[in-house]
Amino acid sequence: MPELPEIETIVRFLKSRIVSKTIDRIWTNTDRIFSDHRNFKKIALIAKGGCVQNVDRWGKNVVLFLSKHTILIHLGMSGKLLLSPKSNDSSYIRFKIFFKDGCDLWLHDVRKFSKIRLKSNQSKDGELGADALTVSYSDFENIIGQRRKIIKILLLDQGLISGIGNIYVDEILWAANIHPLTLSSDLSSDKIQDLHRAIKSVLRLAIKKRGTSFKDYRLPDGTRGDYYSIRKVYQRTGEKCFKDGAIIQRIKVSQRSTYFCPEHQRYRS
DNA sequence: ACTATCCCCTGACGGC
DNA sequence: TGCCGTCAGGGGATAG
Repeated sequence: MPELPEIETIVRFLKSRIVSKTIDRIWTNTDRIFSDHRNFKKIALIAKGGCVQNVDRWGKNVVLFLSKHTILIHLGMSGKLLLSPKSNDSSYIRFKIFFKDGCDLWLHDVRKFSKIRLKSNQSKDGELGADALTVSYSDFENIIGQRRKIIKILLLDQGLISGIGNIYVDEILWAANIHPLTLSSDLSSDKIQDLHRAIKSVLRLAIKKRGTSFKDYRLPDGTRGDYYSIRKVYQRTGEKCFKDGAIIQRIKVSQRSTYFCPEHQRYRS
């Protein structure tokens, strides 16, 4: 589900509301969402009485900083975080944090692909690549230029660039006029520059719209993001390209649906 | 270090 | 109405 713009939106929402709150206890009915599934008791012990120092985003993870530990929440495909929901419908609720002041944070996830991890603040987190929103041009050029890899797959690889998922990668390649199957090594430095700019502009616009709610994703207060109605290619098969009127096509790239314009995103241009 | 494939899980939707 | 295939903002494991 949620990619960088959705997680960024959630984090901004939560930051102003749960920082400095103290955790009373946590609850789960789905052990498997803990990456080490015997981990729940350990997390419960550490979280109890902990104060939320900050909320941040690492790639597609929502990160809660306690004084000595960090809780990473990855929402998978269908996860959403709800802050003190009015509804008493508990179906699909997998995890809850109860704060001492009576407020609570629920993880709702139909498909159970969410993952929660705990790490100590000392240990390094070496798995995520450069953040897509802040990566500098020279770092980006190094990541792209040194590899010979299909560009869409490269952009989706969280270990190289973190935050981009299947919606925004197609939006970005459309904006940069690049065919999704282009090899990264075939991109000229002008093209790499276009791509770098497209990443920033697409993600910033999507954040401004508070993300894409075509299905599961919602803000923690249940409201929707508005990017879907202004998307350029994602799920627009058979419709006209906004740049040149050509018909948007759908192909599969590494098992993921991929939308592009055959006119201005020609292969091997 | 690559890819391709399957898997995790549940619900929605279209075709027959 | 029911059954079957396909699809969905993710990523990890495994085999070649």
